[in-house]
Amino acid sequence: MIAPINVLKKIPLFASLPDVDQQKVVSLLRRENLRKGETLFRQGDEGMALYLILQGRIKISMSRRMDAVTLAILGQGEFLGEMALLDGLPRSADAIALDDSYLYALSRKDFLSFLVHNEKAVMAVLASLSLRLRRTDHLLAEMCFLNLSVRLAQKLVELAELQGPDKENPEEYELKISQQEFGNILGVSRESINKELKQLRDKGVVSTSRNCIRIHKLVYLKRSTP
Amino acid sequence: MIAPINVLKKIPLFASLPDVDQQKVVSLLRRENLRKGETLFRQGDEGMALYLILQGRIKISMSRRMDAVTLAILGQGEFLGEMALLDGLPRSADAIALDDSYLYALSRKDFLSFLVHNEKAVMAVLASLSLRLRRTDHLLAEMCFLNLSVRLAQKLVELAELQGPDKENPEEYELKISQQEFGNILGVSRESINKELKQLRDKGVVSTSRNCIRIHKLVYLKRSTP
DNA sequence: CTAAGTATGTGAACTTCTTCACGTTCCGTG
DNA sequence: CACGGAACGTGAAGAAGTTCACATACTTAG
Repeated sequence: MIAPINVLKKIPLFASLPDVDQQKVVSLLRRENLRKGETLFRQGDEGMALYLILQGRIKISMSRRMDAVTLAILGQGEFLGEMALLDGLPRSADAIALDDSYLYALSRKDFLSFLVHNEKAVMAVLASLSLRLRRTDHLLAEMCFLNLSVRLAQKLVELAELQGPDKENPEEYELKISQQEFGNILGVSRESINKELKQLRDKGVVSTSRNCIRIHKLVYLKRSTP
Repeated sequence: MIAPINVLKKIPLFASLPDVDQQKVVSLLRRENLRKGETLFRQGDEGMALYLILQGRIKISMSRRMDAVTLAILGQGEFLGEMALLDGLPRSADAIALDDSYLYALSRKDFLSFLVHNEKAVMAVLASLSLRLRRTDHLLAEMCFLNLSVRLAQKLVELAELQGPDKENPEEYELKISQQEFGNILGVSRESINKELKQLRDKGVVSTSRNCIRIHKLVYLKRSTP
């Protein structure tokens, strides 16, 4: 368990606040714990709060019938749920915990009044929205320009560098993700992912097991992303 | 030519400002005129200004080799170029005039200081970024979920409702757009667009001519968007 | 330990778009 | 008005992914 007062130090959005203000914000936070697989909110819900991730990963996804696309996976120190607060529209996507997760919730009212009184925080939120927009635009463009094998290699590199090398073997990277999830991230079927991974497996670039992709030659993947 | 003082009334971002402040902002604006086809900025450029559209349409697109995707087409009263100002990164896309266009530019410095001193404007920018993010996320999801014929029908409806019915014939809608441009918007080839339009033409739903798609039965298109 | 549930591995048939290769049509301009 | 450049129309061939149908393996709850 983390002492409440140290919570905000981990969240860039609030990190620059003077201690006094951090104290104030902390007093407004509501604890929210999720077990792996639990839902934080769903598409169409009214947006009542902003969430700060203390620990765990939250998947932002949209679904339709049987299909689902994953728009983002957010982790420690990141925040989510701000869109519905800022434009007043319903939640545009689902938020689901990928791990057992600890969050803090800040109510709509408190968040907005916090924003109004903190220039730096406003700029942080603006910059963060801007970056997310860039990411999505980029994703959309790549979806049109590049075929699956390139996009898959790129995404493997991205995920690998995000989480860092294996502690036991710094040349290798171990991604804890199912092929189904990976397919949702790239917007293709599970089978297609499997077949692409087979190509890489045959070349000795990766190996696969249940809920896990192990990368042996990151350099190879980097080369194949022109 | 539009009198400078009436300019801001047309731009939602500034519309709520008291007249005194509008005067101030107007004095900071730099006029920028573009001929059809001219470039406002390119991917990779440093972001030096925010642009307000007085008249004309600006296409935001990303290109790679021969290919291009259109991310958005912005018109009168909308603004663009804020992302690079907010996060400090280079322009992420190209901005090109689709018509002869009149814009006003607000420098990075002036824009940021304007934001800091105007709560309402900050909220307007936040809401607008939020909406753009929603749009792109939605686009990405539809790209995965729906096949071309549905996406095309949806986009036709969207464009038609955006610009309103033909003045001479209120049942009809005339879209001034080439099939190539339309392909870029939907992220598919010009030929695919043409073949889809043929289907609709054979059903009497639309007719086509150079740089123009004329919609006869909007209702039909709405029905085909499940 | 065993059964049920979940995840991976793979091939075959099929769908959807792309690419290529033309011919045609429209339009402005010398 | 003839010519050249854009944009449209279309078919054939092919590439990229999907869907379906199973087989195989691993994990966990009972």
